Amino acid sequence: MKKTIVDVAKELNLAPSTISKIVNNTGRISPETRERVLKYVQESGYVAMSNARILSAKKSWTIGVIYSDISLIGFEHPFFSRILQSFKNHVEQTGYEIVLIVSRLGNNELTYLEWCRNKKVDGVLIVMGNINNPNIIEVVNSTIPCVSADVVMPNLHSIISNDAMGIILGIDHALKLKMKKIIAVSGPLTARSFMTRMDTFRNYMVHKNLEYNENSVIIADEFGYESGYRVGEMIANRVDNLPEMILVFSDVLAFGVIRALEAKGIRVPDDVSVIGYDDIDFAKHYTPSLTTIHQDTKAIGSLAAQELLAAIEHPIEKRQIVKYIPVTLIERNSTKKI
Amino acid sequence: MKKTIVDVAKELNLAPSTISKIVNNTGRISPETRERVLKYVQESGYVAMSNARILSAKKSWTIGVIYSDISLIGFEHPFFSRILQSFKNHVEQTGYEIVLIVSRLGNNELTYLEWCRNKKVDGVLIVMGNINNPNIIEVVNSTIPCVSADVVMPNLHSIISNDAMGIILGIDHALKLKMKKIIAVSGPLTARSFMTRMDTFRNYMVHKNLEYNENSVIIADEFGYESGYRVGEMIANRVDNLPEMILVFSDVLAFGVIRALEAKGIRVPDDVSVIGYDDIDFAKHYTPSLTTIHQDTKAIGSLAAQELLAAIEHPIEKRQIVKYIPVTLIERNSTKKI
DNA sequence: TTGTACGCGTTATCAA
DNA sequence: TTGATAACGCGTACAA
Repeated sequence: MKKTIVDVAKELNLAPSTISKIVNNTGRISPETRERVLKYVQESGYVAMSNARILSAKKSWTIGVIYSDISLIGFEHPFFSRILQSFKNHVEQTGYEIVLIVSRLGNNELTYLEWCRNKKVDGVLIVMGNINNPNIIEVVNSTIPCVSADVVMPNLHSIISNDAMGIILGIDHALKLKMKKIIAVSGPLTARSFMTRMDTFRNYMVHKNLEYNENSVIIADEFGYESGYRVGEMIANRVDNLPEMILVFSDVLAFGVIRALEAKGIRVPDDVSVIGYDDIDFAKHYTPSLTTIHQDTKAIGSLAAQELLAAIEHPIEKRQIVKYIPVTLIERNSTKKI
Repeated sequence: MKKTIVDVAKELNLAPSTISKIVNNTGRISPETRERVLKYVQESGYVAMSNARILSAKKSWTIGVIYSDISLIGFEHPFFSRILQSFKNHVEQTGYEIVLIVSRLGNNELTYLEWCRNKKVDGVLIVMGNINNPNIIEVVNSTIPCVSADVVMPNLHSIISNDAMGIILGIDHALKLKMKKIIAVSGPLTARSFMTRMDTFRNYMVHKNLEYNENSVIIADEFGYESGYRVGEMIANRVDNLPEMILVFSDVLAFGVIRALEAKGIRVPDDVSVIGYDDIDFAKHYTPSLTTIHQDTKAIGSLAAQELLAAIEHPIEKRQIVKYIPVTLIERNSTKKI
């Protein structure tokens, strides 16, 4: 049978409160009893029952994670699941535990904030959230410390991948290869990251005095391979005006683009070079292996963890803070060699 | 400020226990008060604080998930994360919530079972567990209802993909294509599924009077693409005795095998056909797109959920039960057409 | 049908 | 330095 704090107290001829103080390192206790208790606790393997603990104290040692609005997809997302994993590893080091925030509790529909208060979560990590979701906005503007990865909105402290840097690396790489006819392929602009990449692309192209017009960017209508394929066909049809370099804002789209080009007899990288974005596992196994922008999911997750933990310890006034994590260009075989 | 059950009781001039009975549908209550209370609860959005609830009752409406021994990998696994997602969707319908079981609580190291008891989880789902992990064995043999996906061990109720069926489908497909020289490529035999596929392959080959000898199976030393590539090179070297069909027990290995064959000038599917296993996202985008055995992760997850929920409601004596989920063969372009 | 009283296991406050 | 006592919020016998 499980020992309670009362059992432990009895067996040591002490009061429960004394045990509690020692276990939680609070209050003044004589070194002797402290040691005696600690030793006993160690041996008997006593651990406070967390529900009782949470009920009585304020803290739950728990961090809520808003992972996805569309709960039907989720864990398998190559980018976000990595961030989450890294975040998890980091916070667990410090004794916290993560729980997935959902919008129901038993048979009740709750807002995210209600759920958080009900569970007394100490902080919230937001990944893959729609910034217009009132549920999320409510949490962000509450008193609960929040940090996000990849989501930027008012009053929110965010850790994001440096999207501008990725695009600049891409264009610079093209320039290094003496290419000047560069176009971009973006996913749907509902995602902030695609917006940023678009903007940077335009600005940097202009900045570098490269040709930029309405044909310089193509926006895919979806995120998947097939959508990329359709874009690739469009590009292939510009027979008299093929680009030398295509910057595609996601690897999966890039895969589609490449296949479509090849289907039309345009060789990659001989006729045109392609750079992807994300460096998903498969990028290195594609044919041709994909030159791409690698995002440092591990750093994003662990910095998010650090910052959230800090905010929990020392609550600060909420305001928008954005920290950028550098990306790197991984050169493979979808781009010409120098 | 958050309302408690006492607040609600006061405002309705009733006793807290009355409210509790109504909310939890227990005890006899007059229709009038029931309705009155329900209405008020609805409007005020009262929801019992879960920690207090769990502390007081036995149930936590929570299902623990043992997801991985190596916590450093995890969410992104294409096969298991899908099962988990499906499981999660299913149990959430019925008011349960999933939590990831870890082996620490605050600053204490706990066994899985201790953790479960501490949190009062109502049941446990095991995915990706090492069957020799004493931690897991302890949970399985405890009084807590358990169900596993893809893990088989004594006293455990398991839902698994029908591995034998996958192999039989593969061999039958080869036969349909009039191929008789069939070999198999397996991943490391540390995984039960690979073992089963191996055994089935041998038995069914013999059963069909097909040639089976020490060259009929090659076991890759790892799970990844590179490992598959090495196996592919080995196969390619058997110039005078190439197989007509290669059954590879994982898509990722198959990708490697195919590339290695091609590198040696052996064309797929013209010279040799390849069937993969798993039907991961990328299988359809590979070149050539991969004929493969599709595992029904959704069915596995949701059946696991059903069975676990049932076991929680009506605890049954623990014994080994294994239920199989059918697989299907998806025909693509890595195999000859008929 | 409703209400009273106690227990769940812990922490915090205050007194000794 | 230690202990008694009262919350924390809820469920549940049992009494009314």
